[in-house]
Amino acid sequence: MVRLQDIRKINDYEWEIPATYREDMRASVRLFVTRRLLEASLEDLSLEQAINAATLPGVVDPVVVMPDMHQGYGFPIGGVAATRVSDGVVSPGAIGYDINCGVRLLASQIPYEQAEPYLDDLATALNRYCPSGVGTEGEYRLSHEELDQVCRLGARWALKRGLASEEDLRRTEEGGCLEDADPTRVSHKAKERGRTQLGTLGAGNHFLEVDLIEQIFDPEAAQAMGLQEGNLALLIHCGSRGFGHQICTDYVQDLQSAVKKYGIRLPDRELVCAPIDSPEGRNYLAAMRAAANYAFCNRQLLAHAARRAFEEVFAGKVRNWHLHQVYDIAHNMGKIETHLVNGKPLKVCVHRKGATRAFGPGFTELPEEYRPLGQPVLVPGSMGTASWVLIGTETSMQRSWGSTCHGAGRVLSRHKAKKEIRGERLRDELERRGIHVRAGSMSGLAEEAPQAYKDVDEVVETVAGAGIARKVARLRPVAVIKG
DNA sequence: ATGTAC
Repeated sequence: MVRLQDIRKINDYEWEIPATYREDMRASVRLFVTRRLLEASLEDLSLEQAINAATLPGVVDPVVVMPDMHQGYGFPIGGVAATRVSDGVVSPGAIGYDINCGVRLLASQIPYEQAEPYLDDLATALNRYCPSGVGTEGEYRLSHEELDQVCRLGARWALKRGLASEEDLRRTEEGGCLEDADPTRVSHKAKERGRTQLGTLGAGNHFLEVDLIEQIFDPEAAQAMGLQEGNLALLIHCGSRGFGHQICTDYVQDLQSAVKKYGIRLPDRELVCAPIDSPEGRNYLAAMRAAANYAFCNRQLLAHAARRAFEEVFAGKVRNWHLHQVYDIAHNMGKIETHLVNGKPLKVCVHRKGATRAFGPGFTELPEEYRPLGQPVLVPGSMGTASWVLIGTETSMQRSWGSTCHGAGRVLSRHKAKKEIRGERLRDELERRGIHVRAGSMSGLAEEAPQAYKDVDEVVETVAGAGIARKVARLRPVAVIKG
């Protein structure tokens, strides 16, 4: 296990495990943590996993971990690793099983006071329009040909069907559609799972949350995003469902032969990978992008369903019930990006697993209205605690591969949480605090209890203190829908 | 996260 004395303090929010810590490391590990969060992270294998990632072929200094880090499959959730496109590898475990798990935020002009009497009806309607739970099927039953179109078009598939607006797409990472997605690199089994699950929420930590915009920290950015104190907003946290999960499973299996073929030495089998510039690596990236596009489309369809719920509940009761898109951003993704390394541009594959892209001001990738400010970052908290809107900075480009945190981060395993927490009690407590809850299962609710997570405010203070994101708004949940 | 085990 890594010990505290092996970790060098740079400042109150930034620490380092030098590349000399273990002889197989090719890069250092940079940690964005307070001492308290660092001590918490010594309890699991997340730092060992970050050190392992620092041995990957072509990895560029440094591997980064965020304050919400915890142990994952082969690679920490809350980790970022950039590998050179020229001679580096891509690793499915460093992107995650839920490919393009991400968050979408929609904002309204509905004042909380006006909405309050209808919130229980709203929770019921959202729960009815957005199917949730493990293995749940939705209203979109796609043929394999149609699913292939979703893989290629992402959220643009929804636009063609009148289920999205141009503004929705413009305010989505990559316009909701990654290029070079190739459904022919996706297994039949993945497609069978995916074709009935489009437009569903899933389970685990995926949720819909109705929030009160409680406090604005950056009025200029908040105004550009249409966020006004006292109004309602809707947060959607979801990914690529069984489709992305099956694709990751398939490639974790497939790429084992590539590890052998290219003679890659790995400290952990779970870091299975292939050269980016190889048939195996290209196939995985093409399939990963298909899953990413599926997830963009999925969140779009959930947003559309949520708008129907808002209309049903609020039409004729409040003046303007429209939900406008603020942004949609992934936190489990591999992206080919150009970053300045030692003053020179370098093309890298940035693996972000439980880490959110947080581009600073000036990037052409951002919609025009956000370009002078930086990219919106959406940070869902644990159930019943705050969620946050942040914005990317110059510092995040220089220090963390244009990335920041993604959420609260687990402290209790699912198993432990289920053992220690009663779902029914938690639901009653949340309801007492004025949060309307709809949950598919009480054990599932217990797994996602706030006690199972770190304090999201502390995580946000850390990234803000380190300068790798700036606070824009704090959101307080008033209704939660979970699988 | 996940048809929570092929």
